[in-house]
Parts: sequence; C-alpha cells; structure tokens
Amino acid sequence: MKVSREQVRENRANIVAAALTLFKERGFDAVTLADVMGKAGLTHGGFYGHFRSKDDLVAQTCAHATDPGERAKPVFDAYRTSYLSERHREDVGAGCIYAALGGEVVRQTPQARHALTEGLKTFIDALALTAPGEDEAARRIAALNGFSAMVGGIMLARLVDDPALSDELLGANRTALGETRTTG
Amino acid sequence: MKVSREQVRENRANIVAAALTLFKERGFDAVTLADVMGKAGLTHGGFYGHFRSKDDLVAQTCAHATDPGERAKPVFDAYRTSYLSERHREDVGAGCIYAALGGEVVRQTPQARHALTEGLKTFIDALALTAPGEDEAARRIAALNGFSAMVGGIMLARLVDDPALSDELLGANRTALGETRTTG
DNA sequence: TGTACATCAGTGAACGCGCGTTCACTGATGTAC
DNA sequence: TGTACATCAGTGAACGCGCGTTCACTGATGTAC
Repeated sequence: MKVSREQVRENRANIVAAALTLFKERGFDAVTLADVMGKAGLTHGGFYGHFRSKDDLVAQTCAHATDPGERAKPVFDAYRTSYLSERHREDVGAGCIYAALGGEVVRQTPQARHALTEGLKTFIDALALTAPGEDEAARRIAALNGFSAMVGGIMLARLVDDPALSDELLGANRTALGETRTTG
Repeated sequence: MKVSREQVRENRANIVAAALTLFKERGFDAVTLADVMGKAGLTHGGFYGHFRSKDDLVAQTCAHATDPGERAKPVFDAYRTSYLSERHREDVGAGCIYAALGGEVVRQTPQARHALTEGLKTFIDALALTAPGEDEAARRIAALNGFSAMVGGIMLARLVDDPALSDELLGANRTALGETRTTG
C-alpha cells in the first residue's frame, strides 16, 4: 500500500536510526537488511525504495551519526567523564560511533569514511575549545590525545572480560592528564 | 595425500599466521576460510583437520597473536614512538591486533575475548615498568592511558581520509604526556 | 635394512543456508476534474 | 466538497551467489614385521 509523504520521511528516518543502533551493536557485516527493516517496523523488500544498496545505507547512516546538528557542544571535562562511564561502556548501541565502528569504517566506502572524517574534524575543533592547555596549540593536542584515549579506552574496556581491568581502564583514562594536572 | 608430522605442524602455523594477517586487514566476517587456506598454500577442505570451526580459528588466532613468548618487552617511549608511526598506520596486517580488531573481538567467542584480555594484562604490566610516573600507581595509570591513546589514536588515524588530520592524530599522541613532561 | 600395508592430511566436489537484491503485486494516497 | 483514477511505498515470494561445513577419495607417511 502507498503511504503518506510524511510517513515516508518518518520511515526513512526509522530505518537509519535502526541501522545505526544495530551497526554499533553488531558491526556492519553481521547486520542484515531484514534486521534493519524489521527493527524499523517494515519488511525487507521496501528497502530499495529508500537506498541504492547496503553500502549506501552504511554511508547515509555514518553521515547521520556525525551530523553536527544532532550533537550538543562538548565541554572537555564533563564530556570525558560521561564518555568513560559504565553506562557508556554497557550501551554500545546508543554510544559513540568511533568507539563502536572506528576499526571497521576504514574498510567501508569512501563516502562512509568521509562522513566520519568530517564529523571528527568538527568534533575535535569543538572539544579543543574547552580542553586543558596554556595556548591554542596545547589545547588542540589535548583534545586529539584526550579523544584518542577515550575511544581506545572504552574500546578496550568493552573488549576485556575481566571487570576489574575494565573499570581500571575507564578510571585511568578519566584520571590521566586533566584531573592529574588540576589537582597536582 | 598424507603429509609428514612436521609438515602438519608447519601447515597449522601457516594457517594461523595467514588468518591473523587477513583478519587484521579485513575483519573477521569478511575473511573466508578459503581465503585463509589459500594464503597458507592449502585447499579449503583441509581446514577441519586443524580446527573445529571458524570460531575456533578466530580464538586460536587471538591466542597466538597475544602469546607473550612472541613479543619483546616494550620500553614505553620507544614503543609509543614506533606504535604511532606512519609505518604502523599503513601496515594493518602486520600491526597491533587491539587497534585492528579490538572493536570486533567483543562480539566473538568468550575464548577469543579471554585470550586478548590475558594478553592485554601481561602487556600493560610490562609497559608500566617503563611508563612515566613518580610511583607505581602513577606509572600504571600512565601505561593504561598511554596504551588507550595509542590504540584509539592509530585507529582514528587509519579511519580518517584526510592525511593532515591523520598525521596530526599520530603526532598529538606521540607528543602528549611523555614528551611534554620530559621537555617541560 | 627392506617390504607390505594401515593410517590419515590434504583434495575438491557437493550441500544447504542466509544474505543482498529483484520484481510482480497491492491498496492507500493524493491529484484532476 | 465529492468522485475517479493514476501513482507509488510497501509487501513478500523468488533468485542467485557465496559462504561454512561435510564427505568420499587419494596417495605419501610411518609402522609392523
């Protein structure tokens, strides 16, 4: 059956949202188009009315995930604290796309990589405004290094099957640099 | 045809070595058993003489990759410099398994996760011996934070399609903490 | 040391399943009058 | 405002390919004598 124009827009948004969560939870390859469409409340055949291919969906999903309009401006200390929380560690599907899919996006289409690249640029610029450091150059380094440690830290914290080591990874990355300098 | 016992051992080692490189280059899902066996110079049917399943191969490969017998003791500064090099960024197949596959191993078998967990413990312990810091606790935090930043930093440097940003990510993580403190 | 034969690592064809993709169809939408 | 009909978003069956896995077979190895 045909569907209203607004419903079409909503369905498309639901597909992208479902895809984003599933991709982060299971990785691009393990997620089926039928999974995505089912989670969006549709049947798999309708997929090609919205996207050219699965690769196209991946690219569009990456673009959506890094849309700056979707994100609040981060404040370095607060951002890092909530990033390196147990909550974020546990909820991959709702969490940071770089931590969940960073290692896989390299092998996706140029469009997908480009979307995440542009998203990262914008994000690092914003993070550098509130990062610790005497001058702009130092703050930029702190933002780049800080976000690298967040991404690597939470990825390792998720990977590890030892809860103590996992907590230690979160804690060490919350403590290092910023907090140490503030108190030391 | 049957094959000598030594040849069998050698073939098995070749399969694991081929798998490790291919997994790091393309991810677990995208690598075919036929790919692995072909790279090891064998045909795909012989696979099940060595492993119970693809999952088993994944677990064995993770165990092999983190075998401490295979790795030299890292010295913090030197290790970080070579880790965050262009060479390491370019050669994923020969590089660090945590950076290449860390995000995917979470979804693999418990055995695979466990192998990488034990490997990480041993490695962090070793890295903490030469990490910067006044006391043991500080050095351990520096090791955890330093390695997190290396893993996240090189992952982002590989993902990004902008060479300038990629170099900046490597440089920022080489400079931060250690080098800054040494010169400042 | 030499011979006969059982073993078994590797081969390559085959199987079955699941996935991305296609397509004829349906029936609600939205337009033309 | 109401009616008739063309459009087209979504449905679900079908297709074909590639993958993990199985299996009957081969022929070199290594053991028993």
